Amino acid sequence: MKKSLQNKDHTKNIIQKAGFRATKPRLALLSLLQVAKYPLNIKEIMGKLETATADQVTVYRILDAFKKAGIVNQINFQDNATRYEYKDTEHDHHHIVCVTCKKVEDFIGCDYKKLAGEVLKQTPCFAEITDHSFEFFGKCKTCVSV
Amino acid sequence: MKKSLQNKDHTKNIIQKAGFRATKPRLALLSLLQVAKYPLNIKEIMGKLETATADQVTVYRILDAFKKAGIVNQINFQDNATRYEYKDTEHDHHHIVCVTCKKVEDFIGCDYKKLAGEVLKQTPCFAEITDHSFEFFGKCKTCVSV
DNA sequence: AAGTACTTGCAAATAATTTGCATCTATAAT
DNA sequence: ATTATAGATGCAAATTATTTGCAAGTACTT
Repeated sequence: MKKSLQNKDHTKNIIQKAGFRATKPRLALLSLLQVAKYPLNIKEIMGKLETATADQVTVYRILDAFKKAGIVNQINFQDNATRYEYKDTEHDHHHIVCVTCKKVEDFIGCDYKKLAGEVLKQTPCFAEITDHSFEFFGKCKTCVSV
Repeated sequence: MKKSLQNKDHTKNIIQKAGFRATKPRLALLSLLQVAKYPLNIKEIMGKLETATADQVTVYRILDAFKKAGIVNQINFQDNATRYEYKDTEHDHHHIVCVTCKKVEDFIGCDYKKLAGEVLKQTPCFAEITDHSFEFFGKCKTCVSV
């Protein structure tokens, strides 16, 4: 079986396991997020989706549903653009963003679990931690000298 | 000297040290953020500012300028509402947010420096890290049982 | 006290996000 | 395969968030 077909089936499975119908807009959107090199904002998503695969309103609704289902992450780079990323639970990672040119690189090694445990031990009113966000901001080698 | 006056002077100093004129809108906005219990979005800010202390456009401009000057932090709780918080460099903290009722609690102990060092050692293209965001999301004791 | 560069307010443009509803379709049951 | 239907989509339009341009106002230096 060809690789692209495997990927298609995999994407379809993810959508269905999350309790949704595998529609054309959903398949197109999740596939797009799966191959994206960094979290995309709505403009980037609409630009990269092939013509007529989905209305922008539909994209918003799918993103919201996928987020609630835990298969997509909502991410912010402190730049007033909500971004979305496929959430691959096998490959937890975070981002470092150049505040000047907006270049994005992934990094791994965020060991949030220990801190989460401490926080839960000390908090007067929280019962469980289900998610976390963590991004670094800085300057890339090109922009730092400017 | 009365406490409130000290605070007023302190706020004024922060604004001027950042290179801005201590205008009424800036004083009102920064004072508001300094006493806020959690990061405020634009609607909350406009609601809490006393009538006629500042136009919403002015607030946006000030927030942007303060953010660039490093005296205000832009924060997101994955809820499509950009939030702003006074950045007290003496008291670094982060937030845990209830995804159901939106309750916010602060926590300390985010030791990002070690990870930042590792990331800088491994990254092919980043030169420095100047800031970071870190939030926990979960359920508070009230909402977890629902 | 006055001049000037920095700020603000207002109007209006642009962009982001949400809502309502009629139509369509993926999927389970036949 | 066909059908019934709950779940999804697309379109129009409302709402909300954010930005821009410009004339008028004001903090602060001289």
